[in-house]
Amino acid sequence: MKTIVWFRQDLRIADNAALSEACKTGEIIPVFILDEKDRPLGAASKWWLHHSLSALSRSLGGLILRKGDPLEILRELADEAGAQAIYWNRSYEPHSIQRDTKIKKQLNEQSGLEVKSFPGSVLYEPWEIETGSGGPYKVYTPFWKSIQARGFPSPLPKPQIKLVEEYTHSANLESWNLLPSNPNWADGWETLWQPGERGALSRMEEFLKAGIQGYGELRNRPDLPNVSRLSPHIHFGEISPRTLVAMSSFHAEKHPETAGDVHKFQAEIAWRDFANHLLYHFPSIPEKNWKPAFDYYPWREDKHQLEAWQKGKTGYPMVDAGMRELWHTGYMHNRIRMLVGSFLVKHLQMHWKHGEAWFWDTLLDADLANNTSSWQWIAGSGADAAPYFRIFNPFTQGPKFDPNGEYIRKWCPELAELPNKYIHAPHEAPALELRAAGVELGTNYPHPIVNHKVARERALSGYEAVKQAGNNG
DNA sequence: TTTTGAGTTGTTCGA
DNA sequence: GTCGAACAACTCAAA
Repeated sequence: MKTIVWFRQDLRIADNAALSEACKTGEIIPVFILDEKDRPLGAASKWWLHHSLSALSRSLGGLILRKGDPLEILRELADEAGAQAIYWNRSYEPHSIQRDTKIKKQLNEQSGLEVKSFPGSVLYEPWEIETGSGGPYKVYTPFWKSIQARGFPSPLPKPQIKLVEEYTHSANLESWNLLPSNPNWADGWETLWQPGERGALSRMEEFLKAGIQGYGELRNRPDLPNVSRLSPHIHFGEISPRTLVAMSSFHAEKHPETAGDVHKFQAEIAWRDFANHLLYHFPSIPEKNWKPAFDYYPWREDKHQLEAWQKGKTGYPMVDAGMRELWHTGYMHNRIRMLVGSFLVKHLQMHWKHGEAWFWDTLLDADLANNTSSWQWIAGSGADAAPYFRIFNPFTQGPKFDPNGEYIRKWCPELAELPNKYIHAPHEAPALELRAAGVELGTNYPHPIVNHKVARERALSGYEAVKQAGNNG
């Protein structure tokens, strides 16, 4: 039998249920379809996708690329290639669910194809985990406990792949223009990232070797190499959560001193499951405040301040460093994501959707479930959200998590010469210190665009409207 | 059905 | 400098 394997956000060979099952039936026809009706990919995601597809194609020995409506393309392809079956791994995004359900029905009923879907890139599928009374979880901790009680599922072994010999035509990857040009803002990213399954695996191995020890604490330090930086690999499904959990558990057995850190890492993997769980059960999360009372929050609109945030010119070094790291590498350290998120939503009082959109465009790991639920979390409107009065103070977080100012010096080189004492708050430095460091506020580094204390109080008072709405039902 | 304990990531203020 | 309380009240999840 010939089976089409439709690759989506599972650009890997290992622990790929659809691929494994298809390989058991005979020859396979691997295809990736660029679905233009989907939420348009962000620019950074496009870069990653290009390289990940090219890597997958190499390791499979061929991959058919098509652009357009998946239903039509799959029907055509099955016809051209004489396939009898189509397999894929499930996605839990609202648009995908709708699309896939329709495709399954139509291809099955009208074309007589065997259409099967399999568990996607999660530990457990969103409906497999439920509360004692049978509903979805809305709080992370009990969700995580529930996963632990079930135990971690094991990854599947690598399948023996046999591709169909005669290939139907494939689009040329270059013709999709996923890579930037004029200007090529991703210049040099090949040295930072290695998209693809092999790169994902070696990143994980490197993390276990050099990052996991102390992860529980040090993962908060943007100046240290203790976070996994696996997020883009995970988003594109180059390595599965089950594999990550299995690899880290194995590591903990060999190095018992890292058991606590490994547990923490696995809890982070479960956060991703939680985001998918939420998105599946509450599909309006990307669009609407999860807590409706937040519809009454008095958001501000300020193009200039939004732009200052995007470009890393807020005058808050920790925020600016983060935003520039994002722009220059397609990535931002998790601790700093919270900080810049809090800053946009609270200090600048701008709607979380502005932040979500910018992250969507610039993050290599932009992921619908994670991105939208995290923005709602930081805004306070989301599930299990931070209390509204939890407003990060960038001037406090700086010394706490970047004590030597190394992260700032890296991304805000104009501040590099400032002593540690002032590097987190240049506006408080004496004129003499500023001059000695070559910093001219308002010229080569901005004054803070808002005053911390004032902004904090304004944000807090904004929540009065939410509270009122909450009280009135 | 009711009760109970708890809830990722913080900051500020005053003793 | 350190420490604990206040910030607010509500909803969740399980017993």
